[in-house]
Amino acid sequence: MANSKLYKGSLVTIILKLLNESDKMYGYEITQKVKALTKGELKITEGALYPALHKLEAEGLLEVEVRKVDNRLRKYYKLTEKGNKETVSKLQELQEYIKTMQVLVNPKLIIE
Amino acid sequence: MANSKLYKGSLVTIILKLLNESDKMYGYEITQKVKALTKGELKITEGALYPALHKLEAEGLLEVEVRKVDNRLRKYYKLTEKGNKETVSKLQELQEYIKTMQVLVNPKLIIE
DNA sequence: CTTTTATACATAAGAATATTATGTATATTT
DNA sequence: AAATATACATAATATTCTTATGTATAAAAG
Repeated sequence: MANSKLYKGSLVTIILKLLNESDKMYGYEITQKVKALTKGELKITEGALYPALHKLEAEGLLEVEVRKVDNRLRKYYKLTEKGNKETVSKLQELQEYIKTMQVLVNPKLIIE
Repeated sequence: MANSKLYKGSLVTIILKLLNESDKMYGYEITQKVKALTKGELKITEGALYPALHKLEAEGLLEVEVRKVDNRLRKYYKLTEKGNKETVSKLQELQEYIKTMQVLVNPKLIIE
């Protein structure tokens, strides 16, 4: 994913947020979007992405629609209602995480 | 560690930064310090902490000094020179991570 | 025109990190 | 006397990700 281990645990948050913006996306598109937005810093590997998408689908956060484009298969994912709620929750968790880490690594200034 | 999975991968950063401030600390002290600083939000479990400390020691980032205080064993850890360098590096990685995640979840504003 | 790269999915083996449970031992509080 | 706090430790399990591998089509490069 990146040179830093900190990204571990962030993949679901990233997937949900991107789908939240783009209505629907397919797996490969997500990898390219992340690479572009982070200017190559963050690369989502397929071995991490596809199992994550399958899990989110199984949990009812995503629904899938298979299409054939240019004679190639695409699986479009979009958020369910439950997925939308989970997105909000995950983004709040991210903000909490950042706040908490800043307190820990910079205890002299308290960010409010 | 916390309800959020985002903390996975952050433990080493937390340990190094706390040692960087406090000169030397023992394991139990670290758990209490983290609990206090985060007002109970983040609790370092022993099953995560002790193996992490042993690994950092094995890598030459920490050195240990065993003391008996009130008839109870304490293992004081402090950063080596290598540990100091690694601390700087880990803190930079954390700032990079936060920046990258903010780009991903908030792509409309670019933070510089 | 053949090989490489890009597009697009998928899974399996293994590594890394953390949780949960358990164990030992002493000191303090209830 | 029992429960909680202090202080260490490890083993089994869960989770998440990396690396490797596999299938298949389309486009670009040599």
